[in-house]
Amino acid sequence: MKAPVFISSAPNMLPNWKQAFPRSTFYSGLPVKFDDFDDSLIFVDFMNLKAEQKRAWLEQCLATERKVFVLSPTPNLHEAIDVIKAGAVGYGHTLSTAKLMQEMVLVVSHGGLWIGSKLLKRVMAALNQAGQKTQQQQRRSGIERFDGILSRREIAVGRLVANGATNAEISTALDIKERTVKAHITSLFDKLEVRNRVELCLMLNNVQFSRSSAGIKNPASTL
Amino acid sequence: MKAPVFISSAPNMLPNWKQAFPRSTFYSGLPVKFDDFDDSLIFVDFMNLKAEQKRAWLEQCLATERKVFVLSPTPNLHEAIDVIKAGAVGYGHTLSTAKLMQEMVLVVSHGGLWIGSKLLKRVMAALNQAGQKTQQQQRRSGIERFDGILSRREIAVGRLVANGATNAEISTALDIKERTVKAHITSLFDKLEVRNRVELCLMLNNVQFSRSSAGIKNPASTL
DNA sequence: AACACACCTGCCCTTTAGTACAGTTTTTGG
DNA sequence: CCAAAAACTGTACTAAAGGGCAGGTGTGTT
Repeated sequence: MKAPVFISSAPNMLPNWKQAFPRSTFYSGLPVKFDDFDDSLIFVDFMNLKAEQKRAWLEQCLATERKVFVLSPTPNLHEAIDVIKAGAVGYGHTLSTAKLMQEMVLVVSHGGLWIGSKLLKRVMAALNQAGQKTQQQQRRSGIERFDGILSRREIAVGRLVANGATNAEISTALDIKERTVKAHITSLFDKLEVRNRVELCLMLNNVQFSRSSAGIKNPASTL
Repeated sequence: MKAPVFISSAPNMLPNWKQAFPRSTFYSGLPVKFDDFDDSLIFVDFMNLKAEQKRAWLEQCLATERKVFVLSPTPNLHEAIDVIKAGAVGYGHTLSTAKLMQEMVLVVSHGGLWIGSKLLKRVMAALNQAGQKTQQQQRRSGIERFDGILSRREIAVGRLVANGATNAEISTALDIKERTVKAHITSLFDKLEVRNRVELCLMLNNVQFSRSSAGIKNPASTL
């Protein structure tokens, strides 16, 4: 098992990380030269970050198409939901013990999805009291819904499109030519049967939309 | 890693089980002489079982104080919650691929708790929906949120954009020239501080998005 | 009346998006 | 190893989006 990479605002690796993965790489903040390593797992620490920074950091890590494990000094349900939905494969405490962190890596490196057991229990508990009726009305959410239909690259591109990125930005983010971005997007259009990137965006965000907007007679009158 | 034990109402091991664990033990239904093996993991298959049977089988397996992994031909949230709360360490699809099953075993044998990532995401999603309703008052959603900021016509156009309509379609729907549509849209961009119609669409649909897709410098390369 | 503002539009131009056609390279799985 | 899929890219083109400049109308307010 390769050593993961740590990205944190802290100046140095925390002792528990060091202990768990003595030979892992550490980056104090972004930007990070992702090309410098080929490890498939990134630990990103949310310590001392503002909400916006968290989003940005996570976004950048995910864009590398590596697995991303989020560490937070104050794990909470909301954030867990957010990061998992965004595409992270794990969410745990910044100060987890070395042993626990190794377990985490083991789990996620084998396709699992880790959130702390305490948190998981709370998830279960909350879900239990949230009522049975929510359970039937769920739709699968996010682009992962299309696993098996879409290719790795299509998913990466789709994620960015769904987030409002332009072709040029996607091209930069994934370090491929804009022409290639267009190719992936065209492929997404075909597979998901949408007409343009706005519809693609809606589809990937699970937003209901009518495929025949032209048929809407006079929506202004409803105001 | 020891081979797990399978308990199912099926007469024989399913091919995927066989492939994943060629030398595992198989029992067709209860009762099972649990003393016959010392493996620490039991796979119990819910196929063709009624609700009471499921509970009974699970109880018996758990009573052995071994780890129990539940397989279901029709995995669902409700059951996942039930079995995990009952003490199972995993819940997955009866027909999971051999590779996936090996990963499941790896995860649970290291103290992890497995429920398929898709299912977990659905759990999260459900929690998300349930939480929003129970927690506080609903946030205003949709374009009405911008009453007083946007003009009557801007709202009308915004609605259609948010639904995936093209300028030509909006022009037809509202019976105005396309140039006018563009004017309204430009105005929307200014007022809502978005860069293009995809972002506008996201904003009007209350979808979180990072306004700094451009801020993603070049995560995949050395810039 | 003078003013602000919403609404509407034409001309013309630039930038993005999207496609057609054609190809090479890499990855992947049997 | 081979075949197939996925990934990548070029040239060139059409279509759609977006915006600057310059107007027009109407309504309501001071």
